[in-house]
Amino acid sequence: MQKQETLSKNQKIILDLIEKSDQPLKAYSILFDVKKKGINAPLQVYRALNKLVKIGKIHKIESRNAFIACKNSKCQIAKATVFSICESCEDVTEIHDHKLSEHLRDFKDNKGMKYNKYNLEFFGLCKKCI
Amino acid sequence: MQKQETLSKNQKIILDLIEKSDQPLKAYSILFDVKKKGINAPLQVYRALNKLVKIGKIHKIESRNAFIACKNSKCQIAKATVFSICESCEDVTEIHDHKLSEHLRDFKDNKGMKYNKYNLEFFGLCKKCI
DNA sequence: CTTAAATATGTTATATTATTACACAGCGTT
DNA sequence: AACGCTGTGTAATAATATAACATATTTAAG
Repeated sequence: MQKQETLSKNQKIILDLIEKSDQPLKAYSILFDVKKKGINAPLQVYRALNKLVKIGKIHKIESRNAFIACKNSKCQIAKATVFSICESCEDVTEIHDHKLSEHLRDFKDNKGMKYNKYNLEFFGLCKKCI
Repeated sequence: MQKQETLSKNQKIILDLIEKSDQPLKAYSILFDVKKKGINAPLQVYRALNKLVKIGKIHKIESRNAFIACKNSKCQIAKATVFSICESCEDVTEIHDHKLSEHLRDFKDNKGMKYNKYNLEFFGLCKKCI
């Protein structure tokens, strides 16, 4: 049985918003949207975002400074993320590819690093934009 | 025969600085350092950085908003980057692993995306910090 | 059940990262 | 000479993120 995180009020509001969008949201756009719910300051948003990232409910798209919900219920910790990003329409999809994940999980360099996390972003053009 | 890019004055100054550091530099730290060379404004730095990224002389470490020189002379275009990042000391190394690159280059999802670029960042602890 | 630790909130101010807009210079092409 | 392209310089501002402080709430331990 996995530990079920109990989310706080702000965390719930913000996760809710991100889960309703199938595309990544930016912190200040989230802030704008949750002002009607009484969240007024950037820091309130960033605090919730950081927590949600930490527990794996959302992921940060580093190259875009944006946040997307993780659809994979098994993904309790944000330690292995792969995204596909269309450079024309900016559509982002999370990729779950078993073979690729295996490869990345098993990767060893020759520097003696101990890895516990990775993030991979593929860029290109989606079907619509080709 | 590869096209040999001719760098402009600002581009040379900034590439020079980044190449002398074996660790990633941030834009405003670069700005601070090149003020003595007559580069006064952020935009001058960002313009040079963008060009250098485009031609593959440097790479951006997306999760750190920092820029590092590419040591691989063959890497003329920044289209396939893999980094190892120590989360304790922030040491960054570019990884060139043939088998991994092959895997990433050949990756196909089932959405019909046409990829032309990827960026992979591994996080963990380096030998010193374990 | 109460105290201490950990987590979350709210607010103000500020730091850091990056771009827009405008004017102009240098160079190669047609 | 006129044009397109790339680069420069400057000022202003936008966008992203954190520091610092005061207080509240939840959790876990004694």
